[in-house]
Amino acid sequence: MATRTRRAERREEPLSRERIVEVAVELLDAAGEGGLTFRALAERLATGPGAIYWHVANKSELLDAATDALVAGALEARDARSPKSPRDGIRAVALGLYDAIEVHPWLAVQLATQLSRSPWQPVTLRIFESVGRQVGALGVPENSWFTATSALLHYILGAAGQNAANAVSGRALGPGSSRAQFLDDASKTWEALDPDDYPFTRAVAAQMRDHDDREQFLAGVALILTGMTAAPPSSA
Amino acid sequence: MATRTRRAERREEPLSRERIVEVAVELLDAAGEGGLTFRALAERLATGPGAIYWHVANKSELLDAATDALVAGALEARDARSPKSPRDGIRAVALGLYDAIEVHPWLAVQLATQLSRSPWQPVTLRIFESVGRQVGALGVPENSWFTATSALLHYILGAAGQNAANAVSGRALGPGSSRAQFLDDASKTWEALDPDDYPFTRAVAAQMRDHDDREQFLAGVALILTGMTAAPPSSA
DNA sequence: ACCTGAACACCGTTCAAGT
DNA sequence: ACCTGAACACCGTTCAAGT
Repeated sequence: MATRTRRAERREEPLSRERIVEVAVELLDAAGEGGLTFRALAERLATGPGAIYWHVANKSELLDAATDALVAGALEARDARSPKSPRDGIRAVALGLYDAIEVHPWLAVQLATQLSRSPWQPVTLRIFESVGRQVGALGVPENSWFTATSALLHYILGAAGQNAANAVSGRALGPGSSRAQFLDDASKTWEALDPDDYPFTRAVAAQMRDHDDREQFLAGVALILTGMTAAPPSSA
Repeated sequence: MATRTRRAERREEPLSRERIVEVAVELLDAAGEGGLTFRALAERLATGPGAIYWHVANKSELLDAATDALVAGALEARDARSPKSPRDGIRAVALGLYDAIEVHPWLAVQLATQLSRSPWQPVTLRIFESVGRQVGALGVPENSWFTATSALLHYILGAAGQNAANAVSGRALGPGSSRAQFLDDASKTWEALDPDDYPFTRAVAAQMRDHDDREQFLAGVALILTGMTAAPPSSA
């Protein structure tokens, strides 16, 4: 409520698409997809709901724009540091997405939605390109570039989504050792499962208790890299 | 509008949770998540919206129940055929989920939502167990069971989601050769991308045009199996 | 115990009207 | 060209009332 700033520096920005996306991300971060509302958006932007439709076609497009902005940001931040090796490059891209999803958990579902709505939207393509360049530099035979890059892409998105959720669950339980507590509880739940129905899950309950999300995530990446660079087995 | 059947055989089933889930799946198949509405559900079940809440806590639980039912079905169908080898077993589970997502595309997003909401829901656990048993039988060192199974799980869900979407996109364009046409169009789009921004994507445009979704999906599974069974490289 | 259906609060989207 | 805000159609959910 400043009485009047010199030139209304940023109080009365004229409502741009960028500004709308920016506030949309804030709402999504605060309360997930349910938190993004044209009315809430309008209130924060000191305008009416209808005004937003001048800059954005509908909610779906707004969600896409928010996703695109964050993914582009995550990838650029990683591309900037020219990696020492292709392996490092892949790790960097993977961790960039991992971190982005950890900060903005709604991204995981949003990416899955875009992927399944129609594959190869701009966002997916951006990630595909970013991962693929490193795959190409890795010495993988050219005729398996597409397969290898796709496999990596799917793993990264899926695993980042779950591990990020893991991290959030742990955090939600409070500060300090709650993360360990969370894993311990989950592990005990696994050990209490029916031995006939869940023998395997019971067997790895301890591994799951002791795992670190980030390490686990990178171990998966390493596993796929191994598969890509090893000679494929006899029959596929 | 039959005037009166002998004993109201199945006309007037007393509205059970199973029946509700069954109709929910029909609605989801017909029009995606937007198609599932308590009012539409009530109409199809010849009752009021409130009645449904006697059997189901809310929409989210209903969605979970529908997902659980279909995943359980897909996994049981595969478990029944005792596989010749662990590799075959993994392929069978993977394809079972692939097919389920192809028939019910909304499953992909729903699984991602469950995964990211909190990991290790019943559905995830079921898949994890199913995949993990075969991983255990594969001769993978026990201390990497958790990592290996997680990697496979994430790949399967992510890739099945995208490839199934691919299949649906192709189908939506009409019968016959439209699938090839769809891939051809997409491939041309890739070739027309900016050479500076998308060198890799342009380079694999032809591979993407010629790929078969199902083969591609299985090639990814094979790649991860290779990575699991090969000795890991020096530094991970 | 189970069902009915009106009512509540809230949503995305539209659009005539303003500047 | 861009914004306003009431209005429309629709949604999930609740709940007093019925059987």
